[in-house]
Amino acid sequence: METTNPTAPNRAVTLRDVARLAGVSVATASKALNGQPQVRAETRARVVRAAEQLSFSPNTLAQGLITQRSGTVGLLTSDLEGRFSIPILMGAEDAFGSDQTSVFLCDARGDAIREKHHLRALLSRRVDGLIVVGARPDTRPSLGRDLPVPVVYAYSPSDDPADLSLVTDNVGGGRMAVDHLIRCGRRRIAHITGDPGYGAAQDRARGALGRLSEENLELAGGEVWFGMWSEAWGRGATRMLLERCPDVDAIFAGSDEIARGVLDVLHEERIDVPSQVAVIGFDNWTILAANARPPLTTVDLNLEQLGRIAAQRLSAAMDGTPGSGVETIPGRLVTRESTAPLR
Amino acid sequence: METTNPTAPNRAVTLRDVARLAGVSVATASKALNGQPQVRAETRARVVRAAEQLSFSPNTLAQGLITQRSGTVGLLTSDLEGRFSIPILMGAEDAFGSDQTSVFLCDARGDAIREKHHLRALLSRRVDGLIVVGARPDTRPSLGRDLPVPVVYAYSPSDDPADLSLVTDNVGGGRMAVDHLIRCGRRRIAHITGDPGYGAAQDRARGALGRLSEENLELAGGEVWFGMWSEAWGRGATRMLLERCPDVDAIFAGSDEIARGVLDVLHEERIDVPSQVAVIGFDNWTILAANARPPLTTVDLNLEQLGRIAAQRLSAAMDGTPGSGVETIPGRLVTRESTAPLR
DNA sequence: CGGGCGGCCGAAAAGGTTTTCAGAAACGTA
DNA sequence: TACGTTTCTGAAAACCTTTTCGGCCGCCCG
Repeated sequence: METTNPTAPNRAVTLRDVARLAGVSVATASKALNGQPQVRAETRARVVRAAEQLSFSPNTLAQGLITQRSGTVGLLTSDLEGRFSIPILMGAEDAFGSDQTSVFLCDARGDAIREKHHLRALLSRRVDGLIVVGARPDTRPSLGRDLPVPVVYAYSPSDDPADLSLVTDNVGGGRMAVDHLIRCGRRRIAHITGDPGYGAAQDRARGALGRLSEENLELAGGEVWFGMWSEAWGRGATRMLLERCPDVDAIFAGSDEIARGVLDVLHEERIDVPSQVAVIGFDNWTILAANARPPLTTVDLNLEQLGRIAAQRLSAAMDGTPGSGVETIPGRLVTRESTAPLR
Repeated sequence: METTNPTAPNRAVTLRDVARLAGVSVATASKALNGQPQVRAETRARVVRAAEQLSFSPNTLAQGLITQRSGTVGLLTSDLEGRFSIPILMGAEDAFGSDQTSVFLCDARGDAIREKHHLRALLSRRVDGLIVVGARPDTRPSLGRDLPVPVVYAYSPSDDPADLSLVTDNVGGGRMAVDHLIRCGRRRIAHITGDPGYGAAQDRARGALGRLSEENLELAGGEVWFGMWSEAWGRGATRMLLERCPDVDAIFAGSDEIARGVLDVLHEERIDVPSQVAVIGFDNWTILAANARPPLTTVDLNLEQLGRIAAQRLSAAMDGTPGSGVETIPGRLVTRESTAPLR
């Protein structure tokens, strides 16, 4: 059975075809379809009907050529594998998806040459704006000031303060984690985290220490346990910690992976979570956090929201209201069962 | 300090500017830059130099308008969150990224209406082709036969056999897993897997049973343990399994999540992996598999390669060689430490 | 020396749309 | 009736590039 699909313009049908069918000129057809006022209602209706009948959809390339606006933006990510770029990308795609702009996805694989290549291609396609999503929350080189379109940096801030960058709040996240543990009545709080070469590790630790000192508390175990972003390190560090400081009553892990290792060892040692020791993670990597035993309280950096805001800021810049500097997006606490008030 | 608004500078430099600087006509400039033969070497050099000097990049919209090829493809995914669409998307982006086509990313969030909306937008942008990436390996409705551009379905096959679909090999993967266990000398093999409502669960089980019957082996535990795609189910099922069938020497888990639960209980029960019981997972979800204790042998469905092949097939179709039917992409075994020969 | 030919270049059309501006039609006013 | 005004429509330019085709020039051959 032949059904003509109304959403499928079969052969490129142009405005000229619509105009001919409606018995008007292309100029009038254009105005009718775009809601311009200088066209009689009756005429407009005729044009609209013709357009529907032919299932006309305007050639965006031609529109872009004349309006000098392609209605597209480029999403330049340096690391699609990285789990951090994906939610940001989702948020951005989501924020644009609703209105009439489409998104070009480019993955530079962390390679500066490839990035230049993609940048060139995107400019050649006359994108109206760019979002640059980094793989690590550390500073990255700016694309430069003389680009013909506005740029927003997400996750990795640009090294040029004249650019607009959006970053996660690692300091605030660390503070938030410790604050939660304190509110649960914990006083002997340890911090096990990842590679000290990551700014994120340093920032989270800084936030944690800041909140502790407000309460005149010291870190249980005497210091921050830097190491690696892995379960194995979480296990090893926990064993050492328990030896040095057996009366610890809360552990703030610098990532959910590390937290999984922590939980694992506590389980082995028959130390109950959360009644004896509370554990809090970081990142809210659902697959790890929600499936942990017990499910893991953790800090969510709101990456998706970061992506959405990046899209909004870019839209504003494209409309002539550019921003600059570094904007920090707050995180939020996700409470599960690995933390609870004492007693 | 006041800096000039970064959105203000570079007015788009056109071919006309290049031509003027080189002292030729736009026609000649075009031919010179595109390697057309009817232009003297000296003239060509002059044009190229001018283009570089102005850092000219051709307006792709105008090119697309005249060549009737936009040099873009649409990537229509139904579920960006899902971990399966991401690698496919990466592979596709990668395969295109090298040459001169750019990729529009659209996430329909599993909503048919949004999908129609995006489809319309993409066609309006005159994409040269479409890749539709599903969220589940089950059949999905075709976009229809009367689209003006070729389409390739990835992961979720289309319900129209005239379309070209690429899918993962779940049957082969199940067979591969069991084959590996048999080669390790295991004879009492159990299978714990996820939701029986998923075709993937059924297919993997079918492959496993097929390989077992070739060896005249029965499934340890007597049946396939269907349940949920979670660690908790992996734990629960393993406990029941050990009770009913204490002499099991290998467990094939239907996903890495489930495998993590399996490992967890075996560890609790002081049953050594792999010397006493071998464990194999499925999906090669690195964060789970590589960090397990011991690191998990698992089946990788080669999703990234699936994406790459989808891109290749689409390119072929755009060049006039369309395909149809369902093409199955084989998986591969990733050997880690949770399996080993007996003795 | 004239005609033919090959090499090189430019004018112009085409692609599909938006926008400006002039003109036509209808209507009201003097 | 003549004229101004309002309302609507269409011709044409513009956006930027590619491609076709005709023209110019110098050269070779007869």
